[in-house]
Amino acid sequence: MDGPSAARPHKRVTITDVARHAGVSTAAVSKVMRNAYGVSEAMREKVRAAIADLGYRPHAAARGMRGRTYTIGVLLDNVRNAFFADILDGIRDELRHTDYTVLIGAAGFDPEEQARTIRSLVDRQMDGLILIAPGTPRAEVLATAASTPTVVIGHHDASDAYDAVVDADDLGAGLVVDHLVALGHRDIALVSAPGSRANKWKRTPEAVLSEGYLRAMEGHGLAPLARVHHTAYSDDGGFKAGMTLLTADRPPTAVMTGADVAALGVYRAAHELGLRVPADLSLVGYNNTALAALAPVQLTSVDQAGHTMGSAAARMLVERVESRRDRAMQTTMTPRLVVRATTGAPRGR
Amino acid sequence: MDGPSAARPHKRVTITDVARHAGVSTAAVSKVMRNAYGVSEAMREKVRAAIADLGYRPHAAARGMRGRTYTIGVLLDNVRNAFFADILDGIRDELRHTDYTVLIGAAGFDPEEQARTIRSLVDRQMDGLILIAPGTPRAEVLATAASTPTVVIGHHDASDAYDAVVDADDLGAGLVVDHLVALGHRDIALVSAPGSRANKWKRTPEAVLSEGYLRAMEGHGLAPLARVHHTAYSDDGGFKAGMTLLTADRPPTAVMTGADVAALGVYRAAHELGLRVPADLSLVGYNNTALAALAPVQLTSVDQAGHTMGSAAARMLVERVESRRDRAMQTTMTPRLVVRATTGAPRGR
DNA sequence: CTCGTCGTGGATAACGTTTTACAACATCCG
DNA sequence: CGGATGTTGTAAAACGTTATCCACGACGAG
Repeated sequence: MDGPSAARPHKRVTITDVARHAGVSTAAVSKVMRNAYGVSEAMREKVRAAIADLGYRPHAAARGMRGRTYTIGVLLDNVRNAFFADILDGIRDELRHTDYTVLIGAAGFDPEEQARTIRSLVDRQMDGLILIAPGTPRAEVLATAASTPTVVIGHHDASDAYDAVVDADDLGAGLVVDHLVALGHRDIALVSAPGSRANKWKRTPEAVLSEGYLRAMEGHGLAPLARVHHTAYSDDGGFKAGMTLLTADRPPTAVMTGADVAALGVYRAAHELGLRVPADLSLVGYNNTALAALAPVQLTSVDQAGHTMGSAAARMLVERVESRRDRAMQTTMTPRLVVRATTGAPRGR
Repeated sequence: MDGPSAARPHKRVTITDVARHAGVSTAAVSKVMRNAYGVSEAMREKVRAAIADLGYRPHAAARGMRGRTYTIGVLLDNVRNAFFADILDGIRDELRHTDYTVLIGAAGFDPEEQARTIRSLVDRQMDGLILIAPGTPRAEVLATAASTPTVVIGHHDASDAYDAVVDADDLGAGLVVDHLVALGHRDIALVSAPGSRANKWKRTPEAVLSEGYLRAMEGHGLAPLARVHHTAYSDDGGFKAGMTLLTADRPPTAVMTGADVAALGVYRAAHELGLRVPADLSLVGYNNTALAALAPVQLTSVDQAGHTMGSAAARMLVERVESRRDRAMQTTMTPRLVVRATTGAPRGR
């Protein structure tokens, strides 16, 4: 009898136990675990049996003291963004049948909080990091990447310190503008995210998107009509942007946004102002998340293949962790327009 | 010159470096870090200064070898469920100003995969675990809880091995039925999740919800009209359920679902069958996620206060980790009905 | 025969922390 | 002043792995 919680934590099986049970050294067991060079088939068999007998599972913290932890850390600002969920699925599927485990740090939007989370991941000896559109200063990411293999998703700023996976957001913007112009629109507004606050990322997804939008408008001779409204990518942000744009002197006949959820906010604003979609207003989202396909919405959007981006990132990262590659590389995905029910010819045509 | 990646990984600052820099023992530094007993104010000051000077950050893996890792692991089946995002936010907010970091393992729905993820978290020496509606066999959760403090969210099965946070789903179901009956409905169907496959959880959220629904129907003398349709909580699952129910001989005039996303699937089915909501069909969701409030939907739903559930879980877990409490406890939240635009009087009234 | 060489397995020193035990010293009380 | 009682700091032993040697025997070439 020793107190109420007598349920003894049942001591862990260690490598020493396995070694003793198999009648070999711990070094041998370790070698088998990592399938390192210098073990005979007989030895391998013997050790495997002992491991199975005892149900041995290596202690990750102890591993982290010397070698790998077999853990990949993912930094995310926002769990609510369905696009990120696609990326996560891609990462998970790629890593499913390997020894690696994926752990997610959800940091929120605050750059300081994100930096803290990145440090946490590094302190916990992650073998590699996948940072999804980090808002931390670029310098900090570079410093992290110097000590831990890192893949950055989203930002177009290239570097030889980290690998990168991006979507050709400028092409995406072009697809949308072309589509709308073909329908007869001329007055097309873009709702994008607020610019980075001096954190040294020059080519964020938003920036590249805006760039592509402006270039496309220019290409159609519509440069004077171009206007970009900045707001948070959220339902509420979209709503406010919509209110501002649609109550302006000369409201646009079409609005494209950098995120589906923001497009739904604009939709709500239009609804409230008595405008019908797409009769009075054409609306285009971005990312083609599940939201866009949803029941009464049927939002025209741009598909970014989040799943593919995630698996590409995971593959690239593992290559680096296992040092099968020592040069930085960058993967660019091509976006695709998915036309649904929220775009049509403008009324006054 | 030593190869292309000459950017030396810049050796970590260790506790030894701090001790040397402050002219004290490593033990003293350790005590200050954990603010343990037996350090003078002067010592504390000296060490603090050294830590700041060197920018020391403790190595979590090394910590994990003896004491805590200051990491809380969260098991999640599905990142897409917005309700879980609320819970996560609650956990994060509760832990924000502590030393703990939250790491999320996203496992998917497969029980085996979930079990693997739980093991991964344990192997990585998490100080505590929060399991959100785990699909793994109950026995496995009990075994885990025996060695690591654990909070289970969702399942109503109580135990003295783990703490639990649940919503009174039976009351929630009652609220919905009462609301619909008050509007004049009698033929009310429930769309719930498929039952657990012999994993020994008897009182899953779905089960308790169904129970509450049946009891409420009975209370109104509508037991003969009660019917429960089981399907996956997804847009597609909801769509199929809706199709089945609404094309039946005697279709219900109102449908309540166990998740908002499924309600939207039913909405889509109704739409496709030419039924208008709420004129021809009243529809109620569950969880009051952001989806429910969305633009053109305005779904009546039941609010579960996910944020509060998350912070309660985190608070309870930390109490256990720091062994300020040694008895299991269970927190039950009261749900609240949020009436929006998808419920109204039945037509044939 | 002698040398290397190769293939295999083991001893053992890290890795960076926490924690236990104890030494040194100060303080208090009778 | 002697002993009991605190207080503050340190030395050193874990913790469970990995990786670097080294030893040993077998074998093939000269």
